[in-house]
Amino acid sequence: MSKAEKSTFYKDAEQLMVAVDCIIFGFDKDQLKLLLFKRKIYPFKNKWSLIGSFVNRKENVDSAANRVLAEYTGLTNVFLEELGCFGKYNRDPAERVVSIAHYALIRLDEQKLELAESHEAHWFDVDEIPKLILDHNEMVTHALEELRRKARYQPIGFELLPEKFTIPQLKNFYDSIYQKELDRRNFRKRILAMDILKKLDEKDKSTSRKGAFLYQFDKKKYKKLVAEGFNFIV
Amino acid sequence: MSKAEKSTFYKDAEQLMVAVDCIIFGFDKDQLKLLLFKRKIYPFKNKWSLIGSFVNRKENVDSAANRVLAEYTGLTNVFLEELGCFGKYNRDPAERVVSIAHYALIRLDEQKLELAESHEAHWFDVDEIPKLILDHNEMVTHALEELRRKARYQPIGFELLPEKFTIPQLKNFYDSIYQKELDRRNFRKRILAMDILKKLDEKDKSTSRKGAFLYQFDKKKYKKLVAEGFNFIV
DNA sequence: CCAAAAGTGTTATCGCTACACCCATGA
DNA sequence: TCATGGGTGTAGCGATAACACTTTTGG
Repeated sequence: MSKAEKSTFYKDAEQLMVAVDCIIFGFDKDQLKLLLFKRKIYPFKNKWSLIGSFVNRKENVDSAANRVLAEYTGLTNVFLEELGCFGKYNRDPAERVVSIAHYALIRLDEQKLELAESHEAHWFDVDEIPKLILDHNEMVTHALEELRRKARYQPIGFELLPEKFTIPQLKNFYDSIYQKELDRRNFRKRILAMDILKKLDEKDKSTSRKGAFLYQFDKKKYKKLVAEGFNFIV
Repeated sequence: MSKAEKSTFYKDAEQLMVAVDCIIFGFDKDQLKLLLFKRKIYPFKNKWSLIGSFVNRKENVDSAANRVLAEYTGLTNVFLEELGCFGKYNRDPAERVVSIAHYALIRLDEQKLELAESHEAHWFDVDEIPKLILDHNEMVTHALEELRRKARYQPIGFELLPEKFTIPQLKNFYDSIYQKELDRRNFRKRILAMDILKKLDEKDKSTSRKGAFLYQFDKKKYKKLVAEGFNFIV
């Protein structure tokens, strides 16, 4: 189909701009964090903002989200999912922009800090998010709710922790997500009962004299369980 | 901010078309159904399709979804939620169109049939969906998964059944959603234990000689329970 | 030797599942 | 009177929550 032909379809439809915005979560020392940066374009230049970009004509929406994520963190192949569409006609005073919000989970230790810094980015504790531009605070609120929901049914904790992690570390993550302290013993029992962790011979002694054994997430076993109809629930 | 000023922002961003498509569910006699119609515009004119529309510049995305729903069913104030963005750059061969899929739950008895018919619409059993245009079959698959997921945590059955319904009717809905037969006695116990149904003095005798008592969903009680942190689980 | 976190087992309770019988009624 | 779907109660089992003591080791 030639270009000339194409343009005859849908000719009464109005065109508008489509953007992606990314809520980027990280986890460090019992604390869930969010990556924000100072906007580089007008309006709202230099205000705190989520990272985002316009979607190009020849680019998938999810590709655009992956593109900005790579641009700001240097990471590819990270956990990145759609959060939802923010489509109020007047959400951006400058232009009509429909934004497809996405959220990402990344490992802080793998992130390229110099990239983030070159974009004037900063990691904020989730309970200390500043006022953001447009409807970005609303996006963050949605993303947090979705993260909590998701954490019940998928082992997303593993996306945020380092490759090797201890069970107390994992518990810290869930404690911070659910904003309450789970029972140590029951938590360990449940997690181990799922049989998706590989125990290593190493210990992490950074938080106690005794040290805690390191574990790795066993993706193969997890996928097998999911295929068999298994529900990860903490 | 004047129009002239506005156009100077984001001037390097490419514009594209944004559409909404609606997966409309109904329920009738133990059977989940879907409203489809014959597309009226080229390309794919006269092929089976979801209902949809382009989003206008001065219109919220969700307003557009509500607009088409009203246009095709005559209904307003129905359950309508976003399903997700379908944003592959080549999903429509005619033009670059990003579609925000929505799903709706409507009561078949309230629907204006003549409106649907004037649009050459037809109700299909969900297990007899024909081949649809573009990625619409994929949208339907997602919508069904979302419906099943949602049915666990929100009392959406009530959106699809008539105002007054019997418990066996409600059970039929869940049976058809989950594609297996729940236990009659346990189902009734669980539903009643939630204390969100008002028992009426009337009976529906259309399916048995004895007749089954009619109930109504008590939205106030339900909202109160949700506010107190209650999880509807069937 | 002691402080501080890691690791381990048992018991009681609750919720869910499975299951069988009676009821109301129109034909 | 009987066939058909509607309505009810209970016992057993499994999963979960609550809970206390031992282990390790650096300082």
